[in-house]
Amino acid sequence: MTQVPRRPLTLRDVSEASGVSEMTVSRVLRAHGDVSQMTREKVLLAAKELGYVPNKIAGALASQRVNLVAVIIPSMSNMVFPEVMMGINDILEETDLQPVVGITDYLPDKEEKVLFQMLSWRPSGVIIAGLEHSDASRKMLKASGIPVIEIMDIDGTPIDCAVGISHRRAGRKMGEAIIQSGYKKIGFMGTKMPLDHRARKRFEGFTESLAKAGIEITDHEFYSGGSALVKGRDMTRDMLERSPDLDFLYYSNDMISAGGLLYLLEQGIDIPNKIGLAGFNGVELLQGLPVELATMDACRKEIGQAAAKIICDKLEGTFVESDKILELTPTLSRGATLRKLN
Amino acid sequence: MTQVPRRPLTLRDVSEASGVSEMTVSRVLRAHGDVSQMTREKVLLAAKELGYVPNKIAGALASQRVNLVAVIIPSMSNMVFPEVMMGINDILEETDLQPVVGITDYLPDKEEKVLFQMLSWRPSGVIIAGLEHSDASRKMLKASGIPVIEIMDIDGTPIDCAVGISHRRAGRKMGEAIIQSGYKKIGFMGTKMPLDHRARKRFEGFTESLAKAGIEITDHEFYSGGSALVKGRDMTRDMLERSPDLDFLYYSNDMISAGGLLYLLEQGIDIPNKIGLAGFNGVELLQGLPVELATMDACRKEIGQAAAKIICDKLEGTFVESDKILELTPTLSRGATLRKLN
DNA sequence: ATGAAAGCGCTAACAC
DNA sequence: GTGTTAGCGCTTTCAT
Repeated sequence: MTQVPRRPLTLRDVSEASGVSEMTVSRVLRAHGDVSQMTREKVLLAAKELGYVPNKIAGALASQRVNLVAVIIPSMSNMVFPEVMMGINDILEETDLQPVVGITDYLPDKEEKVLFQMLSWRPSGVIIAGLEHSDASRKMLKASGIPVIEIMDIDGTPIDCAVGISHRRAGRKMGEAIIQSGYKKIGFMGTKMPLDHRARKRFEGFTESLAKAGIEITDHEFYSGGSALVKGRDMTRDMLERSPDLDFLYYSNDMISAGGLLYLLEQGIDIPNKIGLAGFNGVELLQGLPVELATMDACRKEIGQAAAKIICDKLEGTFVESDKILELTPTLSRGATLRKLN
Repeated sequence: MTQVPRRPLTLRDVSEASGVSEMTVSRVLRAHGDVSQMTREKVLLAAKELGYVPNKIAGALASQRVNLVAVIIPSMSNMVFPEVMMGINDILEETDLQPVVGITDYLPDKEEKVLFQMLSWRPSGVIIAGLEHSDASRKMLKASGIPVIEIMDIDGTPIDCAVGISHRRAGRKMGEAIIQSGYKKIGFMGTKMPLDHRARKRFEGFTESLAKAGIEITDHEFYSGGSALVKGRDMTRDMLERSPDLDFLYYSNDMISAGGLLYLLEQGIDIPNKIGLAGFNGVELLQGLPVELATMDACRKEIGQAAAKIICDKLEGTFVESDKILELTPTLSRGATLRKLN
């Protein structure tokens, strides 16, 4: 039976167990500097026997290097940020950098707190969602002296670098596609905007493009709370009761649009001829619905990958300063809920 | 324009700017020990002006306390672990502890690596999914000398504490409910088991209960990769082509069962009379399907909360040693896809 | 190829 | 209420 130690093991313990100086033990364990094969084996054996786990706190303090990348995102619950994380992971896995995630719940105050916490661990870089931050947050980020990549959005002024799509343009593009398809009475459902800047920008771009065609939104509804099927279902029912003449429904995310879709199908409504619909994000999870949804993918994984890559390049000094803003282009999937151009 | 500093600020900088000793500055910033109102204000002002962010690395090394809780889970992509995280957050938010997440992708090797990385930051506690770990992992956990809570599952021997449900019992319970409802030709669809011990245990419990009723599974299919609607749809179609006489389909998670449900509805099959179905997890996200799915909730949030609570209690020394294993009881929702008892 | 000394930025413990 | 001293466990640097 292994005894639970009263004190965690240190390099010194390994040093004594192997009869090699602490310094050499450190070199072996970090695979850094020349050590003879024999010494190396002795040390490795001793470390394994003891079950030694190096203390990164001490290591980081001494070396002034922390192989952590702070990733600050609003939420984990709607499937879009997990996909960004996967992109980040793809790249960081090849390096010795490790992502550490902080959640803001779309709250600037919480963002500030989380950021402060994160920065106090002196990470090697920060990836943070959005371009809108409190003054204090911007100040902290600037003062940190580490690479800062703002992701998801490029409609604004980045602190350092930005990788994302133009949500304004995305909204506009969807608006244009809808109008070209001949829809005229359009309803919108989405999250309450003040919190979610990207949803707001999409909405703005959307209404702009409608305005150009001389169309105004017929009805709209904003909700708060998680984006679930049932939310989309209920909002859609309510809206159609209120405004029975709608011929198109634009949703700020795929999950609620899927809820709406299921409701419309149940009602036996002809999609996309009587009513068309579209969502946003292009979440893979929802592939397999009875009717393929029109949506626009937000390049989530690519954004994560590109952001992580920039961090790596900056740390290696191979970053090209001209590439401070990377705009990706979302592709529109017409699915089967947006009728053919007429 | 703020100048990017060549070197991060230290306590000494705040000390000099405020004319107060480093020690007192430290006391103010940690709200620890008595400091006069005047000194406190001077220090706070100076710190804010400079934009000082404390160095937790140094603080942790000096105090030998790290307010981090390592949370090690298999995946973030199927909505069950994010909910566990929320439960953990609920509790930790009230304390000064911070969760740090590591992902294992259900791979023991990766779990070992992630665990090693995590432990090298000397966290105050570990919450880890499952009871099955490599020998090396178990050894590390035991040797760490910190609270270790294994979550999700209680069918096995915990290292220290365990919070979860009995998946074997859950599978058995669902099997019994299905049999009582009069179904006889039962198909099973789920993840490839060797990776996912909890799915395996549910499956074992399930087949056990069928066996007791003298029934054997008629057909089964195991898949790997993400659990998406389309997966459930395709597997269901294939299975029904292969075994058209099935009258019940049991899925190892809600997402694939939702895919199956949508497929069956499209085919105009009478649910739950011709064919019944059930999933597992009770994910909120899926509320709002055309027909409410039979499922069993896995107490995800409660598990997270309970695990975090135990960590807190252990750190405060208020943990009652008799409560090392906490078994929660999943509730069966019959939905509308499991016909009434006959 | 290996070791010795100094110190990373902070806090515990003890003075005053 | 405030200051001083001595480390925390490692890595850097320089010596051998």
